[in-house]
Amino acid sequence: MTPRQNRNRDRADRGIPEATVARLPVYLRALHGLQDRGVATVSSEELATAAGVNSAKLRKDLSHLGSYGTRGVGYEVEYLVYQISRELGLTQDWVVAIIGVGNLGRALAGYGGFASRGFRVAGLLDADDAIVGEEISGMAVEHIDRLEEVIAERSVSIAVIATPAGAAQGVCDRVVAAGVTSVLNFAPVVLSVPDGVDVRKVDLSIELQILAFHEQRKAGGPDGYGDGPPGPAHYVEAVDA
Amino acid sequence: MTPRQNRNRDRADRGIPEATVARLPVYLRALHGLQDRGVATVSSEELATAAGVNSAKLRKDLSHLGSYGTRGVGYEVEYLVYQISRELGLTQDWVVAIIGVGNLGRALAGYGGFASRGFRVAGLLDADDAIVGEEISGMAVEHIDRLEEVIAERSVSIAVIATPAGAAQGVCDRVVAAGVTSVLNFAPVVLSVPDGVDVRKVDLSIELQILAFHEQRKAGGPDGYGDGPPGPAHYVEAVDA
DNA sequence: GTGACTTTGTGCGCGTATTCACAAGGGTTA
DNA sequence: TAACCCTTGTGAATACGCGCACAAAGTCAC
Repeated sequence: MTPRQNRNRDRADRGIPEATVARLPVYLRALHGLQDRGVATVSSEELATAAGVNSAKLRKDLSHLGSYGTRGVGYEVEYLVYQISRELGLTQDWVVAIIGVGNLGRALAGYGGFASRGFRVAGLLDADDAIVGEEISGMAVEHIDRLEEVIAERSVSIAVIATPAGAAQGVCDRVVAAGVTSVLNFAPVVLSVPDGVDVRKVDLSIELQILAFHEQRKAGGPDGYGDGPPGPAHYVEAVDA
Repeated sequence: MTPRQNRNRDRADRGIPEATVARLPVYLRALHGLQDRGVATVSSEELATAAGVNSAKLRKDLSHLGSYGTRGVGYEVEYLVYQISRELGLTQDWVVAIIGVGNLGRALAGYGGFASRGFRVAGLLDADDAIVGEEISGMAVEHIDRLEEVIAERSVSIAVIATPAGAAQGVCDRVVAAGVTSVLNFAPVVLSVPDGVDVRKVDLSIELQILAFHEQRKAGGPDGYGDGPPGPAHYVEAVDA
């Protein structure tokens, strides 16, 4: 009898670095790809390449979960998939509600990546009467007035906010009051929430702006030439407008 | 004559930390909000609160751009907006093409946050003949066969990939070959590109998985009880088969 | 003009993340 | 069984990001 279970517990115990957690889903996806191709075993080098990271980083990340590799061989794909899934909590089902059924909300509702990873969309809600009742991806849109009922009745544990910016904080307050402690926010605002509630933000325009910054750098520095029109002049002049 | 221009150059020069760059768009948004409310001057404390960060961090971030504040007073909103915009490269127009006009592509095409920040969507492309020709947000969808022409003729500098996973790498190779060096990828795959090309990834399901991890932790550790079905059993037993 | 007050800009220490490089461990072959 | 090869897991060094706390620098009241 090897004391493997104890070994696992030792490490898996509290305290996986946040940076590692953020990469686990990437590894998981790469592993699923290997699984589909019938690969049974993979080395850290191969997996790292597939996931787009350094192999030492991959090994250190995995070491936080436990000692799941075999020296001289690598990692068994299926087993690793199971362990990462378990660590991320994907072995259980998560019930998701999407609030705001505009273009983005529809895209999210139809996104296949959810269902296949243990996320079940159990509610689509919107404030617009023209949309309420419409059927999207086999699910009827409900009125936002029913938000609290939907969350309670269907045990929603994750709220996805895809409303316009102006409505986001209000919706957020309501879902938090209804007991939700995990929020994925697509609205371009900084949500404020009480301690104990996790908010993650996905912001399309921010990503573009970061790209623009680097693109500009490639082209040769901010604004290319000179440093600037408006200048600090209006500190002196425009102030008395 | 204050030597302000030199001072600015000293700092703005190469080397703004990546973490800072990622926050500049957030500050910029907060500043625009203040501008809309007619606020002329803001302290680092106020702005930091609006942006959801620590005020010392905000000041340090801004100090990388130059010395744009006034001690005892704060920052002039309009001037700061201009400086951050310039640093991010938003004072010039960026031409964007969206490839893949499914639900997500449509959402992106209609996203107001682009136009208002200097990003102009100049092309919508898709491989599906049923979609080609359709008009979305005032723009006709073109066939992916015309990808290279569109990029060249309209000087596209940023490509947004919103295709299914399987098509993403192929599309990426083509846009890179056509001279694009900035890619925003929504497809759930790791794109490989040559040096000099920037890729940023937005992945909806990864964000959800990170939330699930934390949610699980709140509920009391991985899997709650025991540690697991499939287990490493076959490492011990199946080994001598 | 002077002193009190406010807010910026930053030096410094701390913790986290990344990477290198290698010893330890397991498989494999003769 | 023993020697060799391969890959993991990790110690140690380095780099990076964060936030405190304070001196410097400006404003404002009188």
